[in-house]
Amino acid sequence: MMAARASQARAFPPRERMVRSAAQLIRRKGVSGTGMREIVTEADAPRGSLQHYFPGGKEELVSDALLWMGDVAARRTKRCLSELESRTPSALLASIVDTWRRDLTNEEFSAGCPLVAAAADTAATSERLRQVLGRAFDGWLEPLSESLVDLGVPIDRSDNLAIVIIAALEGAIILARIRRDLTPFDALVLELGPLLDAVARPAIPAT
Amino acid sequence: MMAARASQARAFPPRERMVRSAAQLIRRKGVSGTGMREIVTEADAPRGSLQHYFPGGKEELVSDALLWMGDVAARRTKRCLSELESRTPSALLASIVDTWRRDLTNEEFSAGCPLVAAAADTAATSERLRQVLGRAFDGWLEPLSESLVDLGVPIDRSDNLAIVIIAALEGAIILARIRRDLTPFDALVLELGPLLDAVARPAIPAT
DNA sequence: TGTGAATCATGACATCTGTCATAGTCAAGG
DNA sequence: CCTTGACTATGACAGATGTCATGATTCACA
Repeated sequence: MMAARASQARAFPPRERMVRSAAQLIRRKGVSGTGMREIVTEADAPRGSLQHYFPGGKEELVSDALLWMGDVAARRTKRCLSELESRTPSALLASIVDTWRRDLTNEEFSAGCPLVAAAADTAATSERLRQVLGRAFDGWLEPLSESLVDLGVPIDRSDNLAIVIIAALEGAIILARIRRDLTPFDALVLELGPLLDAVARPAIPAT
Repeated sequence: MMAARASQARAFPPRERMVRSAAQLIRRKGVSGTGMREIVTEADAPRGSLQHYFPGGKEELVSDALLWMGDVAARRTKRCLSELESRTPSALLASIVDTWRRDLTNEEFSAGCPLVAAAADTAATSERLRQVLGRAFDGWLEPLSESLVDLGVPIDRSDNLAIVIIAALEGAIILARIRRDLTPFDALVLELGPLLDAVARPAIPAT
């Protein structure tokens, strides 16, 4: 009957499967558009485990999913930095953008960033989730800012530039999803990359 | 007993009140987090009018709300351009950002941009709403791009820069909402403004 | 082998969702 | 007056929501 086919491999313990499925569903339909029963089905997990693993209810599940996704983004950023061929900020930007480019392409623009989706419909609703989102974003901004410093960006501008990068990236994801094309990503790399490099290697005065 | 007090003044006809209320609620709780009954209550409108004014159901109401909001954003952009004291791209950026700064401050960070909220939880769900969102964003990008050209940005980069600006702005709104502070806006103006001005007035070679 | 905790299963709950059917009110026009 | 159309009012619908209560099972450890 294969009705409750899960998209997740059975490779992870049930609790983790639920968290991952929650994150994936939130990416597509937002928090309030995603039901607990749906998450359970998608994760191919027993419904009875919900109250066991997440006694705090939906808020706790969503909270875990967002923190997990923040971690993924942070690790992804660090990996992009370490695998950089040319050590310039614009290369880092291009690499980060590329990971999202691949995501959207593979998923045919059906899913965005869960942090944004959650921010859109819970920031005003749940104070706890708002704080969780803040932590998730901070855990993403911090390594990015440090990476920028690594690549020559002055410390007093790295935080601001990290914010601009993430903000523009999130916005580009939204636009790309709506238009179903990748030009927002191109625009971002094209216009923001040179700016970053100029900041990192400023004012080389003519000999 | 003033229970169903509407936040909207009775200044508009019922249909328009519903559209406006829908947009406001979507800004706070997303599309799937906002119920039709809630919209009706907030608009202080008769519930029976729903099927009369919006025979297409929720999708039609939401669609109208998004198109209306796209118009507001577009007009707002044009007004920012026309009221500019110093005719530079960075001044335009600062002016646009300021309008959102005021919005978030007035509403205590409880509401974001309805287009983003809708994109987050309906882009993958309703093809029609996805297209509506595309139109709404295009109607916003276009005047912005033209304004940039007006201010000296070369035509072959104005579209890309408009995309970057809107993407960064949307992202900054999200971040500001989550952090409950305005520093993302500051970062945006501070880092993106000079870039825009440099593009508009490029390479003034030293005498 | 026995015992208790961890995990899973199921059914029920009150409430809310979007939608529809039905009937009411009201004003303008013949 | 009477009809026609626009608008309003209300109740019901099937379904989905998150949560909980009550058990059954499974498994580790004494």
